[in-house]
Amino acid sequence: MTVTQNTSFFDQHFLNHISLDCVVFGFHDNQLKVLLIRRKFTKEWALPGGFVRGDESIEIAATRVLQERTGLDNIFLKQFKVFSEPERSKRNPIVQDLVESGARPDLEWFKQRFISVGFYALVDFSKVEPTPDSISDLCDWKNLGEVDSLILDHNQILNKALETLRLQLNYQPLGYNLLSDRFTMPELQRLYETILAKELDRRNFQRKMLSYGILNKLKERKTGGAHKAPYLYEFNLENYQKALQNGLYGGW
Amino acid sequence: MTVTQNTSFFDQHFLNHISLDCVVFGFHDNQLKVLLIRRKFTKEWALPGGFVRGDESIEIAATRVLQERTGLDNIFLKQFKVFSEPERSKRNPIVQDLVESGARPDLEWFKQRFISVGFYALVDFSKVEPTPDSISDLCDWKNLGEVDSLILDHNQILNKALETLRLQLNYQPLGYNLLSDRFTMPELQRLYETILAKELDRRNFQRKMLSYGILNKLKERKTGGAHKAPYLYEFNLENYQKALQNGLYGGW
DNA sequence: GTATCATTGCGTCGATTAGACACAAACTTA
DNA sequence: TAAGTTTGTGTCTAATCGACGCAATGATAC
Repeated sequence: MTVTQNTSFFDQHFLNHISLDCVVFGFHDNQLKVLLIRRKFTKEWALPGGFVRGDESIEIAATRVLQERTGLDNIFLKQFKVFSEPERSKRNPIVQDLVESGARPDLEWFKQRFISVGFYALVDFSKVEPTPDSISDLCDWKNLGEVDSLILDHNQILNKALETLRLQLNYQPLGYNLLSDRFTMPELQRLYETILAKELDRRNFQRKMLSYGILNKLKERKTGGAHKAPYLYEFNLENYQKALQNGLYGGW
Repeated sequence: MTVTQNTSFFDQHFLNHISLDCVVFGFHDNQLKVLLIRRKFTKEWALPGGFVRGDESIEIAATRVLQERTGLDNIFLKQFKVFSEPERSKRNPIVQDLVESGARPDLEWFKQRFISVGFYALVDFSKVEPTPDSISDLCDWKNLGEVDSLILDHNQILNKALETLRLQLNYQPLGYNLLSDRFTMPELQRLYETILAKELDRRNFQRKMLSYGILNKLKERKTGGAHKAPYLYEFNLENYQKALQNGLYGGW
């Protein structure tokens, strides 16, 4: 089969009409954060994203993009929705950016209609080195509550990602990708509370969490805090993976 | 914005590289069924699918395709995954079909790499009028267990759709789109049992189902059967929609 | 050195829910 | 009219959920 190749963009060959956008979640200081980039000239904020090369699946393309933006391999990634409204890429600030920058190598290519596949990613905040792409001058974390207007339909994409994440929480385990290897029960609880934007009972949370059988309790405690030292835990990866696959609630 | 238009196919203008495939589920004779089409010349079976026009979102395109295949409007539709392996459309039987048919209006166009958005649809079996598309000679229901080799990665798409449907069952109501307006509790139970491929306790099923508050019990019974006449139910659409949105289990 | 105080570990209690099963009523067929 | 299924409804016990109590811990203030 002949793959139809396209106008090139920075010496890469990308598929026409198809893009991807990533909502990268991190957790730090009891805050849920999103990784954003800022356009060089328009100074507008956007979700990190990219295009698909001829030899890539869309997952591979997303992995590549996130590697470039975060420095990380092996990121937890999940497709959650395709955004395809014909109007969505009108008045594209990327085009505007390229015009104003003078560097407009393949301007025409950016003018086409794009259908974007939305991914969300969960990463260990402390391991990420935010790195802007070639048409951005900044890449940084923003608290979820402090994100304001993004380009195109990126606010909508972000909201849908969050909604999906909250749903996911109800039938899949979560935390391995967002916390460091060893963590305390209160830390895990803060994560859940932050995502759900709601307080949970400390004791019931622990009981429920332990009942899943995805945690290993360590003998060590986390010292240095101002109060009673909590035990450290780690995820039991074998059971964690099983729970990811089979879900946490039987349901039927 | 200028939408990049493409080689035309049957006087339509479709977006390059993007296709959609629909897994249409129906329920009849206590069997879960899938709507399939058969290629004119190669006689291979496939999922109904299509392409996206310049003025369509991908959901609108899927709705159009399903209207053509089933005669129905207002179909329950859900995106579940994008299939984008670079190898997936190699040795494309559609191209082969067009070659053998002699009618090869835009053969080149079909040779490109396609990224396909998978949808699943739930329909009332009795209301569907299966209608083949222009490169197929047959459109018909198949029992889920009796589907054998489909073109490309369509088996994989079908399996993923079924998996998603089963997951959905655990936190969303189901049945309104697959059953007729009035139905009996045993009928609803058979539907669940068929999807889950597992038997459920009659009495516990009824208790759980009623507890959701999405059913109206009618005074009428379904007569004509060989045994005690069961009551008829209908869905309480208001509560059904609410349950679809909020989910059935709190979780957290 | 000792009291203070927020936080953690572990446990209890009642109410609700889930799973297994019993029994009578209904309706067709033999 | 009896037999054989299927349906409607109810019961029992065990497990689970949500709300809360209390003692232990460990840095900080005095």
